[in-house]
Order: sequence, then C-alpha cells, then structure tokens
Amino acid sequence: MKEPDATLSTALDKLREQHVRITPQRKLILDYLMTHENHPPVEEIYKELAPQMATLSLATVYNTLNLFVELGIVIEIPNENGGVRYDFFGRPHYHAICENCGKVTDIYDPNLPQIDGMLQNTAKKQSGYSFNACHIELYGLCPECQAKGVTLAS
Amino acid sequence: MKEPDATLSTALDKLREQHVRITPQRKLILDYLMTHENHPPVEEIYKELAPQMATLSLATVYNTLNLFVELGIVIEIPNENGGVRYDFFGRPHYHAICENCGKVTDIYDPNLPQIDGMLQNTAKKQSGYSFNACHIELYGLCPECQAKGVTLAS
DNA sequence: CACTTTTGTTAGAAAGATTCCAGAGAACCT
DNA sequence: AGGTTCTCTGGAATCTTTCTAACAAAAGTG
Repeated sequence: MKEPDATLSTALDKLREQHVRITPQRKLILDYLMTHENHPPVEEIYKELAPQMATLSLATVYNTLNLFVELGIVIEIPNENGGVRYDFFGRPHYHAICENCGKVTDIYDPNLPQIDGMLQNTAKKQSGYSFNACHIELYGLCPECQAKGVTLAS
Repeated sequence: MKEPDATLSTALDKLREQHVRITPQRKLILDYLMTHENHPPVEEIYKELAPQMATLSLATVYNTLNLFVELGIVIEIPNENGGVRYDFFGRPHYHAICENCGKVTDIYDPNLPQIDGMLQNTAKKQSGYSFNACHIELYGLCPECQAKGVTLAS
C-alpha cells in the first residue's frame, strides 16, 4: 500500500481542485521540488530539468513557481543575496538558515501549530488581519560553519 | 526626558561600536528608516532621499542597506514580487503581510521572546545550528482588503 | 598639525534576474 | 474527436543589483 508518489498525486489533486491544468512542465517541476531537499533557486531548477525536457523555457520555470507560490503548494525563502529559494511545503515546518554558507534546513516542530496559533491570535488582535500562512526563519550558523570557526560580524 | 531622536543616537552608537563610519548618507538613510513605518523598498528610499541630498547615489543606498542588514540594525522583508523591503529593527517584532495589497504591519508581542526561545530550542536540537536572529511573517489579508471583499486564490 | 592610510561615495557601465509578448501547441470538457 | 481555453516557448525588453575607477573624506600617527 505504499505509493511512492502518494504525495505527488495529492499535490496534483490540489492543482485540479483549483482548476489549474496539469501540464508535463508543471508535473516535472513539482516532482523535482518534492524529491529534493536542497531548497533550490530558480536557476538551479532550470539547469537540472533542462536536460530532461529539452524545450523547457526559463520563463516557464518562473511562471510555474509563481503559480505554485500563489496556490500555497510551495513557499519562497529569502536568500542571502536577495535571491529566492523554493521549498515544497507539504508538511508545516520552519527554517534554519546559515548566514555564512546560505544552507537552509527544515525544522519539524510538534509545537508549531500551537505557536502558530499564538502568533496569529496576538497579531489578529493588534492588526485586524485574517491569516492563512505563517513563515518562520531562524538565522545563525550551521554545524559545519561553526566547526570551521566562522563567527559573525554583528 | 523625552529625546525625540533617542533611538537615532542609540543606533548611531551601535554603528560606532562596530567601527563603522558615520557619514551623512548613512545618517540620512537610517533616519528615514526610523521615521517611516512603510517598510520601503530600495527604489522608494532613493526617490524620497534624492531631493534632500542631490548627489546621493543609488549604489550608496544599496551599499548602505546591505551594511545595515549585516549589522542587524535593519532587516529585510520579502516582497510579493520577489523584491525586498527594509525595516528598522529597533524593537523585536514580527510582521503581518497582506497578500492582496502588500502592506506590512509590525506586531509587537509580549510573548515573542518566549516563542523565540522555544523555536530556537527545538531547532538547535534538531539541526545543531546556533542562532542569533528570528524572522516571523504571517500572511493574510489586512482589514481594508477584507472590507473590500477580497478573497484569496488558495 | 601635516602625513599616511583607510574607508566611503559617485556615476556610469556591466552583469544578472525577471517579465513580457505573440504565435504555436497542448489540456480539458462534452 | 472537436473546440475552447489555457499554457508554453524563445527572444527581447525591462528592471534590479553589483562592479569599477577615481575622487573625497575621515581616522590614526607622531
């Protein structure tokens, strides 16, 4: 009963629900994001996938990623150089980001729903917003960069 | 005992501590960020300040903002269009961001230090990172856009 | 104080990233 | 299958950010 791509088909269902057409390009990009934990920037996604689909256009990668972000399937993570990395958001999590090497590590925290609730509660009272998503990033040094003896300016 | 620019001089002290020279340009940009709650993008800062300092260069705005981010005086907030907005970070807070109009509202939460501690604790155990900063963004709709009857795609 | 060294600024050019566009092609519904 | 509508492509256009070299200003030295 173990479908290897159970989550992929779930994600595709989500696309169908939103009346978004499922094209080979979208499937390919989604699959790439789901099977890679490296939080790639646009350029990397394009370079990896271009060999598999010779005609894939860079514009399509941009368009598709923007679409996925709008649909909430994928989220953007700010990059040290002002760039953006992409992250398949199948299960809620937050991010540890290394300020030296730029690595992004996912953190799965059982308390996240509760924390999320607290934040939204306070924020709603103070601002009157209604919320539907929460992004958290912790900045610091990864174990490798710590071992190298890197220290931060501030 | 209410210095109107108490926080400005505090921030300038922070620059001095880091042996960063205080130039008119840096002072101008810092002052602008502190006295505006609009979380401006680079372009807006430049447009606003150019009349006040005719020779101000766009490159200097970029350089200065990057410097402030490195020093932790200012933080970057991801923008809906992949751009970046800048936010003077005098007191810890997080952000409510409207997915329709892009407005950013600061949330000051008394529980933030505690929440921050919980997040860092879990993240440290799971990843081995050491942390020194935490960014939280909540995405949703601001009261004005709610009143307009805007609803979100997802 | 002069002198030396370091650091910051400018303006324009260059590099890089992202979006636009029109026509060709593909997905979905019945 | 047919037709409608949406999507993709590839190159150009645009926008954003960084680089460079020359100059200016400030800090440190004795």
